[in-house]
Amino acid sequence: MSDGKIRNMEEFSAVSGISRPTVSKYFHDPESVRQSTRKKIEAAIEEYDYRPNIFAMNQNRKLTKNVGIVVPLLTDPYFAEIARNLEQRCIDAGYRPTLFSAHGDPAMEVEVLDNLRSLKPAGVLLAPLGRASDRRALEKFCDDVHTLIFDSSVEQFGIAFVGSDNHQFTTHISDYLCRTGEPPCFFEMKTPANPNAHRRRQSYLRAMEEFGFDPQVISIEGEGWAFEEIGRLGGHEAFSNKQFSTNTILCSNDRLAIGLLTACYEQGIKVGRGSDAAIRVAGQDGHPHSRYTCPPLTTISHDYDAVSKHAAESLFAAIDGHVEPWKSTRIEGKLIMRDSA
Amino acid sequence: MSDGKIRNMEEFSAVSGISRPTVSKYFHDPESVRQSTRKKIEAAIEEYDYRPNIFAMNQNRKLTKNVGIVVPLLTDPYFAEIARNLEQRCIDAGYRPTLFSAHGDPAMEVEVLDNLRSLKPAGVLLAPLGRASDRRALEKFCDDVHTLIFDSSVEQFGIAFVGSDNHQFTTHISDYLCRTGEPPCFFEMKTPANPNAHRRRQSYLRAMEEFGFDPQVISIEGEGWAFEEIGRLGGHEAFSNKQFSTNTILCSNDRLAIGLLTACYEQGIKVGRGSDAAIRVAGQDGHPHSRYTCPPLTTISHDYDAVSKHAAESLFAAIDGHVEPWKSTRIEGKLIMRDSA
DNA sequence: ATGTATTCTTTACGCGCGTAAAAATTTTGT
DNA sequence: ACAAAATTTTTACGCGCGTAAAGAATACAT
Repeated sequence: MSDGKIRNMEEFSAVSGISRPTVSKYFHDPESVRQSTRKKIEAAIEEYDYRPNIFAMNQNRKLTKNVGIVVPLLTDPYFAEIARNLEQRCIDAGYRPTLFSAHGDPAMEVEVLDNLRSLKPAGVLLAPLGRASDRRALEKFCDDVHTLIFDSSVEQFGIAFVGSDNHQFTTHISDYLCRTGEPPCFFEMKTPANPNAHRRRQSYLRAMEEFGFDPQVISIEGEGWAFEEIGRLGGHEAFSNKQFSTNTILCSNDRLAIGLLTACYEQGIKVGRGSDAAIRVAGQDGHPHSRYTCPPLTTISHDYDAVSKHAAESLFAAIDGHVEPWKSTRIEGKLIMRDSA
Repeated sequence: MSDGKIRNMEEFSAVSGISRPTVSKYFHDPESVRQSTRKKIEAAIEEYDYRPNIFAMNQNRKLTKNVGIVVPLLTDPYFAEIARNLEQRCIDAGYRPTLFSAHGDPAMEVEVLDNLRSLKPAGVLLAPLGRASDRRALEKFCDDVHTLIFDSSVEQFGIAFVGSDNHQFTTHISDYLCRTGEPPCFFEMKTPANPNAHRRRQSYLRAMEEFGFDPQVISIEGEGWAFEEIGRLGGHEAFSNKQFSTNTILCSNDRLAIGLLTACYEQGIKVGRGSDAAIRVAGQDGHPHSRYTCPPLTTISHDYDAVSKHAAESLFAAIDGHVEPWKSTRIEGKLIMRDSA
């Protein structure tokens, strides 16, 4: 200790006047030591700016404070935003979150899970790719690590599922559209990357039956996660083939809707709620950019706050040992009425 | 070793028939052992699926394989995309990248740097917040850790700076706009979050002087990183005040342009290159969503590939001990001509 | 076959923590 | 003041690695 630099907990223990095991106990949980002890330690932290070696800590703890957050695609602002919410909740709860993206690639998802496993996480908040996910790897991971699945459900993996209520989403916005104009056609991808799409289609069919209208589904070609481009190309084709039987189009998700709006623009089709508009377009998701389309997109938005709150709290409860049977929680969305429909 | 599960390197060493220090050497750098030895180790890895304890490894290595990637805002797809590029390059080079976002918050940026430091990173690829960054914390960090600054430059911190050539961006697109129609006004934020904006303004002024036109800068109010909303509100105000002296508007960045396009839509102002359009709008950045605006935005795009390649390679060279004087590299962008201008 | 260079093994210690259990000290309640 | 409860200290060992240095084994060149 020749230059005042604290190199390890032993040295820190000496300058703080508190025994090393107690210092260790403090860094694990400050509330586990009495206040007078805590004050001494915190004064020494202030003076010496000591921080335990995180590798040694993580190696030797039965349970680390590490939490993984895995999303299928970070360039989708929906996932970036919900990840940001989850991250903040983890930090607030005393965890150390690490963010991973599968970049739309199943092999990458497996690799992310392997890397995560080596971090001995207390838990993981995982939005899987969905249909493309390696089921076996995912199941094994969920068996080994406290894992909360969010966004799209894959069987009954993990401790619980938290996501948006796709049925309510689609029913609610279909209802809105039927009440305000012609009943909507449903615009979707034929082979969607994300299984939420199937639920939304089913819900659309059910809703239309309930409201007494004939459903029409337009399923477009396209693979992967580039939804805007798929929506644009599919929109062009659907318009050329005159596939839409009504003037109202409900899209499976906002990004597909954004692509469709581009196709409308390119074909000179006026979109909006007014009497001068040729068609109305609606989306689902409340994508952060849907406010800035032309026209601003009517959509139904995830409750980012409620989803992230519920997901994080469920995971933390499980980490704390509160064992519950597997449960699926679906949170209703909120209609955002704008100018496109 | 009662159930075939390998618990540590010692056990793995026994089953592979290779000494523990040699196994350790292999995991550090597979090329550092001879081929026959490597084959034996890899066969045992295949059979036992062993992976060294990452905490013990990182604790004891003089230089870890950890690389941090820090961006100011992950919900901006520009940063999400360039981060994805950088991440892949790190993985390909044998590093272990960890992604961090400052979420537009200077205090968070400092916290990210502190967390990063505790990971003993081999190096860090850092896109700072810019003007809002805690200069002292940043400088100290760069002194302690091999840090490559990208996107926006902050003094001569770190080993080098790699970013886009804002001068070329703005000059090039100004030139294009002047050749194809009326000379552009420059639409910017009065107090931009990101210092690239200042360079772009200066370049615009210089370009206009060079081309022999009177420059006009419209600086709008707004703080933070919600560029679309700032652009939309500022657009409304500028149109109401008739601030644009020409029919052409060059925006400081794509997201501001997206907001301005929304204001145009809301005010019924037709945008485009055609003779029926009232104004032309152009952006800068090649934002992934700029293809899906109405009309698709003419912009100048970062060379994501070249920037990430150069940044990563510079950092890896520095990690490998190739000491060079501080250097700034600016990579030219490519004009993307679409329908907005 | 011999000598040299390269690689691996053996031996030993280090890293900075977590934590168990027994003993000691401090705090709290009567 | 005393007893009980709570907290801290002391003592000791463990975790799974990295790596240095000396000696042994292997590969390559002549």
